Amino acid sequence: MSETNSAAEVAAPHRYTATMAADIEARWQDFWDENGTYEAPNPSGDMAGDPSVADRSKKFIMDMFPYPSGAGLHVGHPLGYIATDVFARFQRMTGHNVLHTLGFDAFGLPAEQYAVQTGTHPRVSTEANIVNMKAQLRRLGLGHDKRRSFATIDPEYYKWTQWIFLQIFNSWYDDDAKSARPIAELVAQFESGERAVPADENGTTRAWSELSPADRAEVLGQYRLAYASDAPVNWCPGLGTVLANEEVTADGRSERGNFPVFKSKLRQWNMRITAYADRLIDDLDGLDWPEAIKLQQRNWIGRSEGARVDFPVDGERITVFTTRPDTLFGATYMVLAPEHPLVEKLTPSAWPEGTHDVWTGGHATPAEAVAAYRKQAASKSDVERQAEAKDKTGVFIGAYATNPVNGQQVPVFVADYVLMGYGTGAIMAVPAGDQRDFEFARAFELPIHCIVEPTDGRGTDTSTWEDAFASYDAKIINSSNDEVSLDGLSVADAKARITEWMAQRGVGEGTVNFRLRDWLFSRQRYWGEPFPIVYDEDGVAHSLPESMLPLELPEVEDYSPRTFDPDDADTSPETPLSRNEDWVNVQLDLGDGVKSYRRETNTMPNWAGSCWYELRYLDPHNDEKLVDPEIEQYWMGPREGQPTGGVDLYVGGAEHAVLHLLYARFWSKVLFDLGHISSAEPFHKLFNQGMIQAYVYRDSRGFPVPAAEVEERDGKYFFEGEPVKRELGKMGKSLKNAVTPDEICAEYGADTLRLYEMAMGPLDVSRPWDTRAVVGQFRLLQRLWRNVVDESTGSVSVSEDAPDEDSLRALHKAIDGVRQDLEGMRFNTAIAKITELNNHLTKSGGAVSRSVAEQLVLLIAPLAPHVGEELWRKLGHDTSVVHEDFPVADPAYVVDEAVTCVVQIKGKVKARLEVSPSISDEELEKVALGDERVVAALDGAGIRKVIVRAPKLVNIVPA
RNA sequence: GCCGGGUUGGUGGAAUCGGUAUACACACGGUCCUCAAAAGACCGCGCUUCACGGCAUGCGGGUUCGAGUCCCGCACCCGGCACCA
Repeated sequence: MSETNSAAEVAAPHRYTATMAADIEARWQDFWDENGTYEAPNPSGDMAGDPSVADRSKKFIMDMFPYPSGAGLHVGHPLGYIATDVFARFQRMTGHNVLHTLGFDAFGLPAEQYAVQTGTHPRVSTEANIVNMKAQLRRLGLGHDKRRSFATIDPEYYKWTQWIFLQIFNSWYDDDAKSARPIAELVAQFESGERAVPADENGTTRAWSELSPADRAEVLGQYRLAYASDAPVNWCPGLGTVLANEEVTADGRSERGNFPVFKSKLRQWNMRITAYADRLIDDLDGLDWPEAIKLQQRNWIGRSEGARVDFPVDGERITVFTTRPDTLFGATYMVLAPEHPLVEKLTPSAWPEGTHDVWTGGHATPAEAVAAYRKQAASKSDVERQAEAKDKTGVFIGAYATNPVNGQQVPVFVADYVLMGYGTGAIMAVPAGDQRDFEFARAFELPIHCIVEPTDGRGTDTSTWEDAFASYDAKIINSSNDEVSLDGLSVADAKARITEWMAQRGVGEGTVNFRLRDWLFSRQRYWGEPFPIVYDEDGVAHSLPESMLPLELPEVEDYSPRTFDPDDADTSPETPLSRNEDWVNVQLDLGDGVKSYRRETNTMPNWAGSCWYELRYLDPHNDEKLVDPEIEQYWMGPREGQPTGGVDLYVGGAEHAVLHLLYARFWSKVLFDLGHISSAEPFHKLFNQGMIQAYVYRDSRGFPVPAAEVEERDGKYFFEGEPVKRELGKMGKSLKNAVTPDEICAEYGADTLRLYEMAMGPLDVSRPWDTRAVVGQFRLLQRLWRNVVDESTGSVSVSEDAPDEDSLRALHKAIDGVRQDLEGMRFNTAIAKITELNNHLTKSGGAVSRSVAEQLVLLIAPLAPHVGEELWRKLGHDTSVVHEDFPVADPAYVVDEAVTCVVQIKGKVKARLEVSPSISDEELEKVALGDERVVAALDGAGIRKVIVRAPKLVNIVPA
């Protein structure tokens, strides 16, 4: 304990000090735990409670749950937790049954890498970290229902993660019903012939009954919502695992670790999230989310409307996707992605007569040219491909396709500016209307046909153009054949007409294309949920029955991942679980006798556990069901104002915009379709809190120096006498600027920390931490304490007399404002209003009236719960303040007795008048025009106009 | 390049509907208490001017009786996407 406090204690033994705060806080935290103060009753089951509370309207208030990292918390981490806690407390005091708790997302790369670094088993280190983090969080006085907390690594929890995986594995998406359905219903359709069995690789079709079990599994794999497939995936040798697209940065590196990522063809598990692309976009409309996040999801899913068009070539056909079918008449060549499967089939043995030299790349035959180009393209990493994006490269494959709208022969190229992963991996090139096609056409001396009339005066002679004319706001020209003409039409009308024509002729159709890819769901890690999948001797995947769940992670000698030289693409992943032959090879009876099986040795990605955890908070001990339907309906069900249902408030960082938030929405929709839950959306309202930033001080070499030891002199900064540079950055150990909640709690107490974090500014904006400024909120609590408690005796000092008129007005204005601010999550201004009221009471001198003091304590209780409880108790109440009613303002006292009216001349304030709030416009105008300062300022000038907004404003416009 | 968000005192920020710009807090300066210091209490605090006043919400225009707020243009900062057909 610091000297300052001990000295102060002598002067005023009952002053609110850090020592006293520590004592009060520890006492109330124990009280809350012992009395289950924050336990929210369910309507039924093992957590059923007081029915009068369970009948209240519910509020489910949630944080994005943390990774229990070994580094512990700094003051930035609990910002959101404090905000949801304040909001939850306010909702509890306004008549709601509030579910508020916190679990731990403990599987995944960070936990495992920490475990690898420290040499201990991930479970041991993770559980120790959870214990540590729980202690740090408990110190903050968060009102969590602790019965509902869990970690994703608990076998009782991941049993249900595995169960959901099997639900997804054992279902398919029915495009007609726009819903997931059990896979057995698809099998029934194949058996009855209601649905045709798709043709195999060789194009032959057989009846379901003629297929072998392996063939059937292959067919079903094309439909299952979770499926294994051989496809190019993101392979990261540096991490030793494959990654989802969402985990790879724009420059082709891993989001974690920043290692290069390569495309490699591997058999991996995927989730068919693309089946839900439409619903994932459409349902955003009903959500109360920041528009920026909705936009990011829409962009990530990337819905584009356009058309598929077939270009015949040598008995085959190239199908392209285009968003601009209106420009088909301007298609002068085609491009296939280097990996496109038709490239080999279409490449002839020799160059056609008269092939342009620049098209051949100097090769003797098309096959040679194509092979060389493909090899060169494949060796490029994504990073190189990005860097060279400006230079258009490619090679002619020696074949011509027919443009279906005008019969023209157009050359077919391969070029890496067309990506196999988007659309059909093939494009029609319209150089007049697309900048990329324009650059390629110029490089390869291809014709450029003007099919949109330029509106910028450049004219229709494309040989003079410097770039493509890509406007949507122009008329189509030079676009007609014997049956259809687009000339003179707008882009939109031309699209509609040509799409209709193509559909009639059977050469193309309108379609919607998505940027979203299926979600790569397997990782080569130890520290994740094992897949509840085994393979029989034919390699057919079987799901384990529910009775065999959870499939627990085996204890292994070596759980560390096999990593490789980060730049070595010629490596392939090795799963830690595959090293354990005893576990991998099993004898099981899956319904047709005991047989030998091999277990799947991949594990699920760290996102799996966070895809459904909101549901487990509802019914955390249910061993029979994912969640009891009645309980789920109560907390998550759709209702007025929230037709899709979901969590009432979800607070977390914006970095999860397209990862966790997209995956969790997808799982919710599958579980909803299959009838397990009543809400198709997990999170109705989302709020992104800003970051707490911190100053980083760097020495002359650029290394961070300990921020706490930097001295400021005349706006310059020095460390050990040497000048250092200050910049604003993140808070963290490596930047030597971390401030822990523990040290702030020790110095001032948790209530001060809570108030400071909430008072710093609006919750959604980032702002710098300033330890020096924390004392301001400590002083607020000290003054509040002094307004209620005698510092020398410790007894309550409030007066039993009725409050004076002034204090009543100050109180009710504060109540009115604080209520609205807390409802709107404007915690900073709520604190300002409480401070104002408290300052008013301090300044008016004499004892504060009991009724005012009590309401003030109730106002601050959600923000500073320990002081709230302690003062409430001192004021003679024997109940917890947590469930008291939040004060309600009396409108009679919210209005001032007299208000200040400003008198402006041409918008400039010239005089202020004290007037009655009920003054009429006419009366006010008269008073204003008679005021001597106004008369003086007008200086005899006539009056042209007077605007009166009683009672606040008069504006005079002189002639 | 495209999309989204931002720029208010020395500092964090307030002004929710176009109507008193700078609430609340930090820092700073002063006074009281004290042998002294700390803590605490009280006062001051956008810039400029002796003062009357004038000027200030990134910059330049506009609409309006009146603009931090609405419109047009520009600069800078932060975030997202990016050869997506």
